[in-house]
Amino acid sequence: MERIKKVTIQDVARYANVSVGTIDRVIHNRGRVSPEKRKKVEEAIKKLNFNPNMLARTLALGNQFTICALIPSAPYPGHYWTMPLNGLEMAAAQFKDYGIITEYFFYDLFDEKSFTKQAGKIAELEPNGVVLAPLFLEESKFFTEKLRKKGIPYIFIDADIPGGQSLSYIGPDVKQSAFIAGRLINSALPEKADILMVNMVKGFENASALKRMEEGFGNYFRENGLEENKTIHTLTIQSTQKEEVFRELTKFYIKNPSIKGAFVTNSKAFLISEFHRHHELDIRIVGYDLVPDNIEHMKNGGIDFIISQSPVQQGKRAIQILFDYFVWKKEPEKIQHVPLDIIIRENLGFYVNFNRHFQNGEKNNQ
Amino acid sequence: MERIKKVTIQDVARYANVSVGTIDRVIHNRGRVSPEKRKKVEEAIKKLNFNPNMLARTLALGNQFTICALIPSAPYPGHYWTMPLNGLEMAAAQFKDYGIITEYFFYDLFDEKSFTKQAGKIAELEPNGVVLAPLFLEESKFFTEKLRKKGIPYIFIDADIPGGQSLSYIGPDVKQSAFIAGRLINSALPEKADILMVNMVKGFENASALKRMEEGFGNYFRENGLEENKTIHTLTIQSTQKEEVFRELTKFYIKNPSIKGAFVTNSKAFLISEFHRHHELDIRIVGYDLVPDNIEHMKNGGIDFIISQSPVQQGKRAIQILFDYFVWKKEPEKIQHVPLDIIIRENLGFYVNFNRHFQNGEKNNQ
DNA sequence: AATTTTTGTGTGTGCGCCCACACTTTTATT
DNA sequence: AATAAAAGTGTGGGCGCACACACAAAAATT
Repeated sequence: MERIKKVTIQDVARYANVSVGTIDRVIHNRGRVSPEKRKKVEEAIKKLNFNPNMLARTLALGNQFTICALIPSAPYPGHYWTMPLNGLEMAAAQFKDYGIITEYFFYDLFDEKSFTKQAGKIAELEPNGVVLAPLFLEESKFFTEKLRKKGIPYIFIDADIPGGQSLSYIGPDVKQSAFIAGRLINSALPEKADILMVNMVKGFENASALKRMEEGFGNYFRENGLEENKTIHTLTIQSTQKEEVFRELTKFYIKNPSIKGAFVTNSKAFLISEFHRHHELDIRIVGYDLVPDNIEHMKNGGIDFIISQSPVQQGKRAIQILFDYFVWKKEPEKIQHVPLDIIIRENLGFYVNFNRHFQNGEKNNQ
Repeated sequence: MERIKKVTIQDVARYANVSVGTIDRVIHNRGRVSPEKRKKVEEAIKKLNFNPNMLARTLALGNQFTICALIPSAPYPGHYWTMPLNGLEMAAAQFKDYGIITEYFFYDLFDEKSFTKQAGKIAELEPNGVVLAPLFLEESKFFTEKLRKKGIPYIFIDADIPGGQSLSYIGPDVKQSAFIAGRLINSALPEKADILMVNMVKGFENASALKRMEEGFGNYFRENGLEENKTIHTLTIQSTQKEEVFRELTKFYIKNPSIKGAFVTNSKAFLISEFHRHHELDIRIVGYDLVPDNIEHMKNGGIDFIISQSPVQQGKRAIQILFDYFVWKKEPEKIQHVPLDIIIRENLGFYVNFNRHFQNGEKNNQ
């Protein structure tokens, strides 16, 4: 196919009978150009449909933007937090040449102090932007306040702090996701059934999120007039350790043998599933996140539904937003809920495969 | 944050005590460099962790890659085919500066001749790559053969031609999607029910796909021992016109009043839903694609499940693959099935919203 | 031993853009 | 009217890389 001549700043200059310097001044309107020439240039730009080559611009400017990401470390391969990280890395690779430098800081999912420590490091570095998963409420508030004082924009992923003044929040609408969970578990249960909502928490990580989930989950049954037939029990376990969880579950199920469905509010549904299998309990499960253990239990039939909150997408999107913000000066939407994918055994394979392809597809660009 | 000095070819040259020309020769290994220096350079590259700035490279090379996309035109805003187009445009904008030039050719969804005509135009242009939706089997085969002779790689989106020697296929696994449809419709039906699978076709567009769908749909019921309770009827209507469809449906439903669920194999589920509503039939529906009419009918409760095959993603991915192929010389995976999103009323909003955000987010880069 | 050929190496120019600087012309100030 | 200040405009160097070319050194050919 014949070459298409790109219109350059030179072309515009020639067409408008001025020098490239003038064109430049018009483009970035930094004054020092007479009204007539300005008009001429603007016309030329429109006429020739000129738009600047961002590669050249970036190269010439040579400015850098550093982004620090503060997320939980993944204790083992395939852990949930490998996925947002993956998304971050993919996007980072994509934008590397544009001067985006991404640095990762990991904190212990169960250790507020590690969060604070890593946050401190970031504050010291004074990057151009921050992406963080604000799982510890107080610590995150403290951190973001510091960032605000320094004028550093930050993006929440995975969990939101309402009123947290972030540049944007990218993650699930937890209330709605619980609503969906209600819909799903209900579809798998008989007319009359008791349902358990299991929370496993260590510390005060996400109390408000849990509250919103309870609300959303309950709403489904309320709004559909199912309250009489479906009773919801809530069990909060202060641990994610198998032994501890099993102990609590045993205690609970002995007292409540009528449970027919369980909604697990974190990515540990496989633990509950394992318990059910072990004790030959026929209880439907809806849980979160496509982590290996959950995938395994879904294949075996122990978990019926998984709600996946596009974890890879979250990471990618966060970087993309900061890139747009830095390079194109584009204000992002404040809240960007990600798609909530409903995974069942039958479409499980696609998500797993596609994500794999996708990852291979976009990294290595270095 | 302190500036991070990028390592350039100059740095490597200095470190290895050679000129940039030599570095260049090593990088592109075009010979003319003594073994000792080569080793030195390679060491320096590794030591300094040098990797070339693609912006600069692209700028220097100034090479262009033209991609032609051949897809159906969208008869109205919001039509299914606006979505892959959207994806194509988004990716095209993203890679524009890298010398990727994308041109679009639209054909009439119901007119093989228009396909052939547009295909002919593309063949004449001799682009570097082609993205096509091969909805007309024979015509597509003819076209791709021509492309192969010219050595032009092509990618199928939305529909595959098995053995079609494409660089890659990006789209749904139709058999599996029908399997999922079986799963979904079954979950909404009582123990015993008759089910209708409705095909609407004009001509011979996708006969093999329909066959695979029938297979996949049936498989769900076979594999789960549901054959005794669920009878599947198939109705193929040679039109997508409302009047014609309604006439055929009337005829069918009078003969088969026991139908409780319908699987619509294209994006026209809203038509069936409209018929049901009009005649006050209580029949569950599972259909394809998040087109406005379907969304409307899902909101009203006429459609129960929509399977969405990531149409935007398909377009994006196609361009991305060709970009990787041209610029990074990366061989893509031959088959890349997209996620099959299961949409119900409760998560509908997210898909609609997120896609909107997403689109705004990545275009405008020009 | 003189020559051609091959191999090895460095230099310079350009891709499209930004920006600092030099220079000229106009306007404001005394 | 002479001088200072401001406004208007063009030129040149550089971002990091690829590639053509000039040239030197070594190897192969007479």
